[in-house]
Amino acid sequence: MNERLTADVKPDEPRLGEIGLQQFAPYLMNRIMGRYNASLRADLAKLGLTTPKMRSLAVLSVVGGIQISTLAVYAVVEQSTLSRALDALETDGLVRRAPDPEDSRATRVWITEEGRAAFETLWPTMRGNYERMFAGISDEEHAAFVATLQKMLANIRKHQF
Amino acid sequence: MNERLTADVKPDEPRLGEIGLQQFAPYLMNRIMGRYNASLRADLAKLGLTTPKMRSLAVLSVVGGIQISTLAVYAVVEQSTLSRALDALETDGLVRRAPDPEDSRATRVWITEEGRAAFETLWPTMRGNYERMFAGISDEEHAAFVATLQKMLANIRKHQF
DNA sequence: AGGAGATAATTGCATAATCATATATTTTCG
DNA sequence: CGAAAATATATGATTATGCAATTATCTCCT
Repeated sequence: MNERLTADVKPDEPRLGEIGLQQFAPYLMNRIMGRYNASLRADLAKLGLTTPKMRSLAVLSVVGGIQISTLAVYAVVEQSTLSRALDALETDGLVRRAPDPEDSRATRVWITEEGRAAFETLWPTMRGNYERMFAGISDEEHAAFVATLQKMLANIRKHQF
Repeated sequence: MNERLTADVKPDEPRLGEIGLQQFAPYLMNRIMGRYNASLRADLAKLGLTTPKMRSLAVLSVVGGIQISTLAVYAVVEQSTLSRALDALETDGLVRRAPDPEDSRATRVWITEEGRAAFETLWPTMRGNYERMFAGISDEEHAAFVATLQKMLANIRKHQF
């Protein structure tokens, strides 16, 4: 299949066909997260949530009072998408926005008690998927995996948080 | 912040706040892939491609003549989204569809030479992002990481989440 | 001090993705 | 066998998303 052009390619820059999809980490990660996220979406819909809304709640359940631009980075959501997600979350009373007293361009966001309750409802499903994902994987292996992920994030992130 | 309700939670089922976002693998994976995909999207746009189109080409560059439904799984794209992506790819001459001779419900897909060329154009960018992601990570660590990903994928396939 | 440029958030618009459904074919099994 | 269920793909309609532009404020630099 890929005998073609082989001579043109530098030996230290293998093509995808040579690596193989099953060895290519970004492919595997997209595939795993694609399924994880799709499976979550069904439960989210029941609660009237979308992926960006859920991610916002997840982040806000851990850190409160952050700026919207910071939340966009943590929650891995485009700022414009986040802006609209927060509109909806605020309408539903799950988050609260307030002007940043130290920077009048900015807005800070908090989760409300209601928002926290909504997220708690969701958490067992998230955790269940998480556990199935790591079934049969030892604590050591899991720890090593997470450590590698942290290095990778440090490598690619543009922001220092 | 999460002294609240702690007593209500079973000790073997930690809440997200207790794990911490930075330890929660799905969060890290989403964040890493979010950036990886966003960074790729800019280059894709220049070639008139979208993420689903690129993923289809990537898979088809490795395996040819598969059914559309199989491609949807490999490429991690909704079947309806894929159907339209293939329309566009076929119009641009990057893939070819033909009826499956063994099942007249099904259609099989191949990448064309032109499609392969388009993907080759993209590959250096993909590979560059990939290398940057794994900068400073040893071959052993990388191999262990991929091995864990493969286990995770197997888990997902088994449980379908 | 006071512009030039950077940053925060929102909004308009075009495109893309999703859900639900339709059509055609194949498989299953009473 | 033949009806019901399952499977493969396509399409219609709604919603979500990303990009670009907008407004407001802040920071930096000479």
